[in-house]
Amino acid sequence: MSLQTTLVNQVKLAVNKNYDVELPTVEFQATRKDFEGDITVVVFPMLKYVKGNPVEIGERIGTFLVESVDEVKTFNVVKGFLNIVIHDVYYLEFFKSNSENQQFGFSETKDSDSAIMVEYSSPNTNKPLHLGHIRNNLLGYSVAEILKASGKKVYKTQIINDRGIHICKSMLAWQRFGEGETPDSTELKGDKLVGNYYVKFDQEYKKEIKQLVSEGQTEEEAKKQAPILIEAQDMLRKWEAGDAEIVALWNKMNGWVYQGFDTTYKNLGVDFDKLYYESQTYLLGKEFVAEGLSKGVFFKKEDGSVWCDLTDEGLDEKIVLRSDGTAVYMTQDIGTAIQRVKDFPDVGGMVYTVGNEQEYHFQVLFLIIKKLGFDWADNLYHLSYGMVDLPSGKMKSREGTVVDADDLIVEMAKTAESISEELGKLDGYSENEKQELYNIIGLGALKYYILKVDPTRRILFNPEDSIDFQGNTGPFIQYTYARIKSILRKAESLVFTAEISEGTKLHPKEKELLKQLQLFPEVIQSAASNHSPALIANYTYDLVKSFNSFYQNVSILAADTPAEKQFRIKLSSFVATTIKNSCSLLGIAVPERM
RNA sequence: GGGCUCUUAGCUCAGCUGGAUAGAGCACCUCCCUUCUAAGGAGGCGGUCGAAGGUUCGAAUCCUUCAGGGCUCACCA
Repeated sequence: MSLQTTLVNQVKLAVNKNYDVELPTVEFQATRKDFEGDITVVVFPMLKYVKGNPVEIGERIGTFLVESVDEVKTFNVVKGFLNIVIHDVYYLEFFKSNSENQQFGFSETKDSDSAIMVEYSSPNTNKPLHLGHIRNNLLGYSVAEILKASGKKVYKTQIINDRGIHICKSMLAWQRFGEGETPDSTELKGDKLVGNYYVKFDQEYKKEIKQLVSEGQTEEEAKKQAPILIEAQDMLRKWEAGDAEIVALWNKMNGWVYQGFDTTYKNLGVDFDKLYYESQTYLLGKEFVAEGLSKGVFFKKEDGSVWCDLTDEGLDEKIVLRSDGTAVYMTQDIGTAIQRVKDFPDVGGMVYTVGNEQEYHFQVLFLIIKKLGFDWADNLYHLSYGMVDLPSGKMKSREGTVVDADDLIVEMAKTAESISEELGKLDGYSENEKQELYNIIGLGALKYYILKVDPTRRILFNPEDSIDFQGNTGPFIQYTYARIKSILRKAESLVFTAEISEGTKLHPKEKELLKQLQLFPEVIQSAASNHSPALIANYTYDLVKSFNSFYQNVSILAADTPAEKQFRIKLSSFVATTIKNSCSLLGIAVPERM
């Protein structure tokens, strides 16, 4: 039984004995730093059930707790707050039983539970990944890791939008202007090369529109009539008809893009267990529309289109099948969700990492799936996140203000290099070692900068701030880890014989560290249920700050007694393990030295 | 216009189910490198938590209204 549970029971018992009242709940909070104590019982809410003066009630409960719970050392009451001081032995016991556990904080996967599928990234294949995708990838990956750590089986997936007019545009432009260029011949990443032709298409398209307008057409007409667009649409029809030549070109160019994406994913440190391609799923879902129609979930309009009436749920009507019988986006998503559960029968829930512009879509999708009667419909979650803004404003591909993912990763490493050089931190390392460290640091800075912010908020991506290494940043956390490792290396040569004794008295800074470490498993659970890497990030930063304060105020290697020294070293090691585990949930690597 | 969402220090952000005097970092100021990595530590300055009402012992947190920003309401994906 956890200490908290014990305390809840004992507080209830105390109230029952003193006032003959059954308390439904007991409210706890961590004691604020300015007061003496570790955990605080808030007496005020009890006043509904217990008549009396809060201070007196607190006193009585406190007296009872000291007698009945071994871990409770003393207490004090301030206004309606009963501050309880926990005995050092409690923290020492916690330390003893967990400090050697390299997986501290991580729950074992419970096979009995259903698995969760986490979808993220899901790019289009017509252009390279950019900063917005980075936020998506980092969030999705991190949430997947957090869910795993909380004891869930997780499948990471994405659905690649490899089909449609956008890729035909790139294909057409390449056919016309490419002169047989390949990633090899141009030494460009495949996704970059294809992206260039997408831009080329747009340029030509605009030229043609201009031409048509000068010939007297309205702009609206011109946009529809431009020959290059007509040709792209024709290409899409041929693709759908299975035209061998077009399909071969499509395969070739998508292949280039995937190679490029793979490189970016690898550099970013994310991965997937299963890939879905829209070209294989875009026809799914129609059968369920038919089924829903017969069940009365959907209805058919005169023109033959099929709709779902969601007005009872406060939404409007939503189309699920066109009048010509073809699928819309919603149809595919219904089909794909169901297909996934078929492919992975243990999946009992899904997380969709998709930008907040699609909130309405997912709200509708989840409702429809529920109406269709799937029991996992209640466990669908749209991990929605805000846009990434630049100091100059919104990222706009048309205006060329998009921050390219690959460029950014390189840029971050370069900045890590120049700052490190300036500080002379890595003198004496080989060039290879240095480069590896710069990558780790640059990426750590980028990941932490993005993940520490609540997903629902828009992020202002200021390149200069993101590269800051001081304070609440990734490199600061990495640096602290490396420093602890350095201490441990120095300690390795020393031989200790003393045991940690029950009588060990904790320095206040040690106690603070242990209190925070103790919270880690809870923080993971909380982050998992909130789908919030930001929770992990902020916890880690707090822990690191506590360690630094400890490090500055308590001499680790030069302790008074061998027992103290051993304890402090082991405590430092425990902190390092926790930082490492915590960072792994954010996908941030921690260097052994820096 | 309807729906969703955001607004906390000069800047970037925390603030868990309502709780004690609102918390960090950056910037600015003062100290601390003969002591385990100063990418650090100790302290100072800085706030009518967008505004106004309401709910109650108690509100940044819950409710209502308003203001401002964003997203969304396609037989597009």
